Amino acid sequence: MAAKGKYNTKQRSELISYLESVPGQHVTISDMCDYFEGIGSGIGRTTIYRQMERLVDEGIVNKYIIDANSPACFEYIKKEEHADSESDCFHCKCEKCGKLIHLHCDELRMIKSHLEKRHSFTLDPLRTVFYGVCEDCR
Amino acid sequence: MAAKGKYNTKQRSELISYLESVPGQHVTISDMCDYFEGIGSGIGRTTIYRQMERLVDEGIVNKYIIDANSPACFEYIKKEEHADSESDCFHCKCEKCGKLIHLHCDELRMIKSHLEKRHSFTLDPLRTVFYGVCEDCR
DNA sequence: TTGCGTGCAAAGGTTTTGCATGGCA
DNA sequence: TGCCATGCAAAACCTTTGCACGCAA
Repeated sequence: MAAKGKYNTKQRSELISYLESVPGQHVTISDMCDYFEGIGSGIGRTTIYRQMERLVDEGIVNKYIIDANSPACFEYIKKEEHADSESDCFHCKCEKCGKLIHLHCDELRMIKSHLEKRHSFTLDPLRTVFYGVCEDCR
Repeated sequence: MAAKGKYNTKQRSELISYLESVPGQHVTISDMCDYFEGIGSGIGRTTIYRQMERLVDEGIVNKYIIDANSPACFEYIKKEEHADSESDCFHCKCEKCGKLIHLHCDELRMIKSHLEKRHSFTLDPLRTVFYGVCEDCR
């Protein structure tokens, strides 16, 4: 498929397995490093960065940029969801506690098509974050 | 007003003046450093960072994060827009040309009440920016 | 065997912090 | 005068790059 990724290394397999095991969750590069270190099977940080770049290109994971100074988050995309693609995950960030909430919601998905049709604006859910105050903090 | 910002220093005034003079444009910290260095009135980088943080808190400027590895962009918010703010105005930012689009739309306003009712999340429309690609750029 | 993948070390760039000095009120 | 703001230097942070070695095909 991808021109870059020709080999299927042990590290790549382990990374994909791990991501598949935490569906719908956001993980950072450091999370992955810690995990693999924890189970004794250390994978180099550089390798994780490079594999993540490949996996994003291949559409296997999504990359989310929440804030300039927080590390990027990655999320495995289930195979069934490849169809609707793009990503139907929306993010809410609490301004008080910093908590990140990810929503999978049909009604929110309609925002995208509304912006598309009425305002000729193609929304990028990977970059868009709703800021506000979460349940616990108000 | 704000608890932090009590003093009105020369640097703060100059920063606000500069931002007012480039409405609708997005400028980085380095842009500002270069500008003030260019006109002989150097302002410390640290000061700019700290004043920008204050101005964002005060709702006088918006902060945009286009990409994790590019510097953050700031944009002055016109005073007329302060008035409606809160509930009426939504912002769309084009990732390609950087254009900022202001929308006044009932349907988008429903997002706020939806998030409130269904997800117990109080949206802050002033801080929230929809990222995507505008009409002209696709 | 070929050449991509790996991982260490180091660099790159943005942003934050410590601390002494300077300036607003 | 009392604090806050400033700014230099240095640190912290995430991410990328160089390069030699190792491994998949």
